[in-house]
Amino acid sequence: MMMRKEDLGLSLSLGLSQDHTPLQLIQNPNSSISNNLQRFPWNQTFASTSDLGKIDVNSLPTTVDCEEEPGVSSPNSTISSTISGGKRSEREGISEHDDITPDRGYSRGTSDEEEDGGETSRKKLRLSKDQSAFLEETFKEHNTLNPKQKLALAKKLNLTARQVEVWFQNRRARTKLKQTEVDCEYLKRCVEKLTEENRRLQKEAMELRTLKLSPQFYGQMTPPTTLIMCPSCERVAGPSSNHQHNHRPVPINPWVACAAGQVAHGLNFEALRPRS
DNA sequence: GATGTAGGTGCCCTTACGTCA
DNA sequence: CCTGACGTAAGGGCACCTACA
Repeated sequence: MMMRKEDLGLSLSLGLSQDHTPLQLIQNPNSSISNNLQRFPWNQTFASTSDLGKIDVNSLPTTVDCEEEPGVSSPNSTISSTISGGKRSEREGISEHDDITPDRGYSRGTSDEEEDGGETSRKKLRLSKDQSAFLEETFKEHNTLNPKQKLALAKKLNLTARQVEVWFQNRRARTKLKQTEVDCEYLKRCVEKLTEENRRLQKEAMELRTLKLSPQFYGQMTPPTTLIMCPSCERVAGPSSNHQHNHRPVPINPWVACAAGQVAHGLNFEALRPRS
């Protein structure tokens, strides 16, 4: 069964901030696992895998040998190389040998289908629904894992640490892509607004020039649009604004306000900003 | 203290595979 | 059954950081 975006229940709370705002994950009510998943307590090992029901891991060989060790939590500890499962081939070379079952997961298939000539054919392992769901839950809390967490999660899900690592990496990439798409839409709407405002201002300027050429009307016209900014709250308002602060407003360059996403002459980019 | 090296990790790009219409 | 599109697991390269000699 293909997992689609809707299945992930992914929705993003967005801003333009760089710090990846945590995903607002809406658990798919159809997901059978959603109610069974307990929050993973990062300070302790995973409990049993019983709550995960069936984990097939595509017949992945089982145990990732991952005894908890006090020093494991350090990202730079030597054991992290062991548990990372080897990101690169050289990493693989130094990792998971001997007592760690030949999961190596990356390019292997099930025992009955492999050995096709020893080619470098990488059989792709599909994670089970339960595994994906639990990884999603975990990602909601931490979008990165330290080696200890990675190891514990791998053990709980009966995956290799490398698989967990890859999953998180790909998940971060998907999040970023999604964020980029939404940001792009937001910026497009900003451009539309600005284009529209530009047209309006050019038209207004044209009218002013016309009036200036007609001195008999010059004294009767209403003043052109003036933007003022409250130095206290730094909000921009037009001359008719009923701003209540009792200090002198400071005229500003409206484009500065636009760039800052302020309310300038009816331009409110906050309103364009995508909501989660 | 400055420098070089090795190990670990994240991000990016890409490939290969599974699934679906 | 075939095929193209799409999603995703995984490989490889690179940059960066940290520990250590």
